[in-house]
Amino acid sequence: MSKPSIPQGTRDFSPEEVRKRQYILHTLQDIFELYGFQPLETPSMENLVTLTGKYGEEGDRLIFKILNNGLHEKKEEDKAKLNAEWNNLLSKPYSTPVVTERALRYDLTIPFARYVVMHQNELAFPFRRYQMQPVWRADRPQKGRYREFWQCDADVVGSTSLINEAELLGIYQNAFDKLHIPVTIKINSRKLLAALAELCGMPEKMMDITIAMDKLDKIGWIGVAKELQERSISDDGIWQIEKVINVTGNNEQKLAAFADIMQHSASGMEGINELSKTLAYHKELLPPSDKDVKTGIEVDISLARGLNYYTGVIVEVVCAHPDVKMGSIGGGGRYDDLTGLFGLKGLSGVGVSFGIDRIYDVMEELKVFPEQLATGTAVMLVNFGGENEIYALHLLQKLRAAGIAAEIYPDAAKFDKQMKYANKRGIPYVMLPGDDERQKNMVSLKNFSTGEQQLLTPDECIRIIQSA
RNA sequence: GAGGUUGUAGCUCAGCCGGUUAGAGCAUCAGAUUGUGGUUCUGAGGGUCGAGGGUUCGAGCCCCUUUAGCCUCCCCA
Repeated sequence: MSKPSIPQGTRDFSPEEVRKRQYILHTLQDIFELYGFQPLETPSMENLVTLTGKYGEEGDRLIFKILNNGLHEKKEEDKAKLNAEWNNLLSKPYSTPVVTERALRYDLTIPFARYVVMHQNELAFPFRRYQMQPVWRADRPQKGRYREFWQCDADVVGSTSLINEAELLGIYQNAFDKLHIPVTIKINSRKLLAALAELCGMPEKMMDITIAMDKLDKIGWIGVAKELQERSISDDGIWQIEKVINVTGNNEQKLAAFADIMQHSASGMEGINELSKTLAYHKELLPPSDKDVKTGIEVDISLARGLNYYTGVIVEVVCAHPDVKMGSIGGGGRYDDLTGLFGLKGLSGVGVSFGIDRIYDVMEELKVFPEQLATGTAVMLVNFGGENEIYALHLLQKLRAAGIAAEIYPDAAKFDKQMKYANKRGIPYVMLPGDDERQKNMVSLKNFSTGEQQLLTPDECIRIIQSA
């Protein structure tokens, strides 16, 4: 069986799908630009050492590695080394520059950090950039998860002001508002999670605690408690965590309750302070009429986020529509020392990411794409061959000069075949430049949705199509 | 990495208890109809039943192996 196929977890995008995806991308781009962010692109592949160790142990496993070229051309003495390394590769998870030294981009944040470090002397800090490019993960695909997918990131690096956090919240609200997706933006702080681990008397267990807590809405408290036990958290610690999770109320009430519980933890109080300051700034950014409406921003202590470079405020966006079962469609947070990984210390950054593949799926499910996205060819010219063909080409040029998307059926095929083609393409107008029309220097214009047909001058046709 | 599930025409899927030449709808192509599409009618092409092995007089169907997709867990967007 030699049917063609594409690699697991990748997709083709039909013309309609591309249009819809571009609609999302353009919407986001407009908003990023409106907030003063600048575009950036980085290569699809990075040096493997740039990526390894940045995403945790699981992340390293999911990096797509690129086999070195010319392995078969190695000199004899290098081949012995290659064979030895190859055996290592087969026996354990292991990478060696002899076999692979490049890898596909896993996310946009690390390449961004790499870029900032490499160009630190040219950049004006705080540097605000957005980036929309595909990333690759060797994950096992499933619903809403692909091996190649796009991320759209906006980050600010070189400023610790919480105004940045507040603005990024604004970007999220602005974007999902424009895309007509109801969302809840969950917000938390790694510092609260650290404080919680302190409270349990196990500060080193912060990752275990957060990973377990993150599953709260999936498996419920009973499940989380069980997982905490499995991760050897003490009963007292679990009780502390339960206390925090049971806190309810609006954001102010929650933060006040956390402050009460964590009053002896410096990092806890710091986290609470940051969250309330962020929310206060954000409130000032809202248009006046919106200041007292529900913002859709929800403090959620169970929010963890996997990436282990986050240090401060973290956010995650989920679709708030009850019928949509989809994981997060965006996330982000502050990372205090991201560029430190590449030797540039003391540069703090904060950013958000949009998962546009999931956003697409959600919009499809909610049917919120605009109707008129498919603005392809507006008019097709039927090809009657001979002199009529030349006449049609002149008309075609005239249409395009007037800014009308037009095409001619390239072959003088049977009339019925040409009409069927136009119909299948959903082209709204068809022009019939035949003998009669040519001799009068006019053309028949047929509206394909009404079936109406008129004999008109080319200029009249242009006016009609333009005003449609 | 673990588990579940499905592979039959280009697509979506039937296919009985194992029985002779494997079907349907859609799509494609041709004709009715060489200046009028969508609708209709007629006809045609299209299959290594995912692959390999086994059981059987006989396998799309049963057994084993293998492979690919989908779904779940882990983790993540």
